[in-house]
Amino acid sequence: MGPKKIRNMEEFAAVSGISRPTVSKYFNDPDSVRQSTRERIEQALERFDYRPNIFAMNQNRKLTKNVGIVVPYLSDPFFAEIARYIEAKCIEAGFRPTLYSAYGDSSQEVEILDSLRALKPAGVLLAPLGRDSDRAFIEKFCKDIPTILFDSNLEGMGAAFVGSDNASFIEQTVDYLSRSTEPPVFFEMRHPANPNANKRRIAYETKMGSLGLEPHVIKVEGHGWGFEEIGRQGGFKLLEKPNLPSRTILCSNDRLAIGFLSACYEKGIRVGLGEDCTLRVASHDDHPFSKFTCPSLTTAAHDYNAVAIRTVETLIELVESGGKLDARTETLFPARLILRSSA
Amino acid sequence: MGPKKIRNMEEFAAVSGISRPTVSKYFNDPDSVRQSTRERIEQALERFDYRPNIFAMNQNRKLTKNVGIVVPYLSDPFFAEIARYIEAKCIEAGFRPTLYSAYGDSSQEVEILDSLRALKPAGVLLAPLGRDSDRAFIEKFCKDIPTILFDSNLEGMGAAFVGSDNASFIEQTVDYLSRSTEPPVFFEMRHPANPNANKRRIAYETKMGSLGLEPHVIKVEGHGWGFEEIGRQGGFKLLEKPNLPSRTILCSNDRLAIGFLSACYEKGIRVGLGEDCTLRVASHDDHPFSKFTCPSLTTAAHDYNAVAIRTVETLIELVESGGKLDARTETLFPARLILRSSA
DNA sequence: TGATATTTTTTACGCGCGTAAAATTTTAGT
DNA sequence: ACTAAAATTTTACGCGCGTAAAAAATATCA
Repeated sequence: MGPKKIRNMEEFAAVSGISRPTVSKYFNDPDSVRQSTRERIEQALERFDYRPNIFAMNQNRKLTKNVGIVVPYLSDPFFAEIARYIEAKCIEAGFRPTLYSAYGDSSQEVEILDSLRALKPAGVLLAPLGRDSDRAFIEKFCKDIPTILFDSNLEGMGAAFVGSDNASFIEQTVDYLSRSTEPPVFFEMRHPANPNANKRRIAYETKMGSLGLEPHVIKVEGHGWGFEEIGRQGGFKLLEKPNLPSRTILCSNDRLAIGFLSACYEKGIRVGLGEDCTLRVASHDDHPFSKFTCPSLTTAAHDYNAVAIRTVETLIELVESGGKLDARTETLFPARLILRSSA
Repeated sequence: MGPKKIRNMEEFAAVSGISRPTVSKYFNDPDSVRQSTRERIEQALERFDYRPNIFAMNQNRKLTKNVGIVVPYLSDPFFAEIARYIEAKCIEAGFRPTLYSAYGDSSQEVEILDSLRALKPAGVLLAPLGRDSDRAFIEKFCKDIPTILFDSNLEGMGAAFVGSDNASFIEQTVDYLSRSTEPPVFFEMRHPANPNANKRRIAYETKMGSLGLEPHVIKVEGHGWGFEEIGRQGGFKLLEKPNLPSRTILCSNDRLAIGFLSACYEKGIRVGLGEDCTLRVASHDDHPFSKFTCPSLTTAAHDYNAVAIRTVETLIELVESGGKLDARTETLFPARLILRSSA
């Protein structure tokens, strides 16, 4: 490192032999200066470890490189994973992502977005809580700040939506279950927090109809984000019923299934395809733990990577077109069936 | 809201009838101005929704209210949970926490800390990767930026360490297992990423010694942060061995146990206290999913809340004393034994 | 080589707020 | 009501950088 400590861009411009405005231009976009100039700056950058003051930069820029990533519940490994992918893609694209979790609480979601506003973000990538979200607030937020929704769609809000095609999840699991064993009953929360749940139920009913079969939906009670416990308690109740319409249970999501499987295990009910098994269970999401349930869970996987890539691509479009897109697009990626032992 | 849009502190000072420097003082510490002045400002705050520009604030302050929370792997629900607690306590204390995850990668850990530096944080709360951490870098970082380590201790680094008492975990599980059934063998990774793992093994050996028993440690291969898979593969290998020294397996952590239990299930080996069970499994951490394993996992729980509270209390001390503490303290909270079905 | 286009330099101002110093006002205490 | 102490106002400067405008330098190309 150089002997002199560089205090600001002025001093750095001096040691690199380039004027400060040009250096400033370089840091905003290295390709906006002449090749030879860029090289001289980058040489100086190697000799002295100077980096522009991020606060001064952001204060004077109309738009920063900040990107807020907001998820509903980060302790849910599904959201942690999708956030991980999106974060990586943001960094690749030259943004500064910051991760936030509403932890299932609408007022926290509002607070996060409110404080995000102050950060003049280039864009916000929001997976909203869903049913519990303050829709009026989010709608207004989306009008002020370029926002892309992912995972959970709120109709008409944000510049675009990127997520998974719930119908594709259901079609694949229902198809597989119907062919391999028997048509499933659908197991879900009565009051799901997440709009995907409703889409899945509707897709289930539609799919069963198209197969000429009678849909059966079992709704379990419970509120909040403790899905495993809800699935477990719902499982106990369900297992008490003597005559189920089907011995194949299709859970709305893996976390419910994890709880349901734990109830089955505790009640001594074998789940899977084996001779000694009395139930089959399948689900959706390919939750990071679904490989390690007992039995391992047959499920339908999100294309995490595709969702992340498309989300950030859309963000880039959005930023480059000045915060508005011509039309609100909804991109849905199909599921991939993961066959394991539970069904 | 007022008719006029407030653009800056100057304008807000005007409408509140207070001078700008006093208003500035108020925002830095509401209690530093006279009662009547505070009330007038807060009245104006209700009529106009003004908030100081965060970039300008941070630029001119020597120290911000920013706090970086860095964990090694956020998709691990254990870290997501402890981060959740700490985040909440930080906000209560008036800080602006930002959450970062190294995702198991040392270079990412370095990058996070480097970019954190630029944010002039009041403090950093760091749960280091452990073995893979760039120790020289972290040591230097801790000298520049007030840092408190949590969860994983790196000897001598940071102003303080707050975590759980690994010996307490082991003592309680070993005691319980020895009394209720039989002394356990210890199941762990050969090359654990986390220093707590080593402390637990040593505590196990010590505890067994103090009980006059022969310790048996089973080390499984595998690298990285996919602990469940490592536990699972290690489980398969272990289950092939004809004569184990004990039928009671104490796993170093819950994620290994989750994988181990899945291996047991797949091999048709019943785990638990029942007549038909041939193995017992216990573990440590009270991972959010340990309640839903099959069977549910007997484990030792961290006191998430106590760790979070103490970490943030220490942070406050650290900030108030200007970034240095007299002596480096290490606070360890004892475990709480959680008895479930697996042992 | 000369004319034009492109890039850089110079100069200068502004962003919104922290903060220091001196002058002034308000409060507390007797 | 008077005085000392505390709080506030006034005034002024600085932080580090974005950015605009005009002048100067450099590059491009026939």
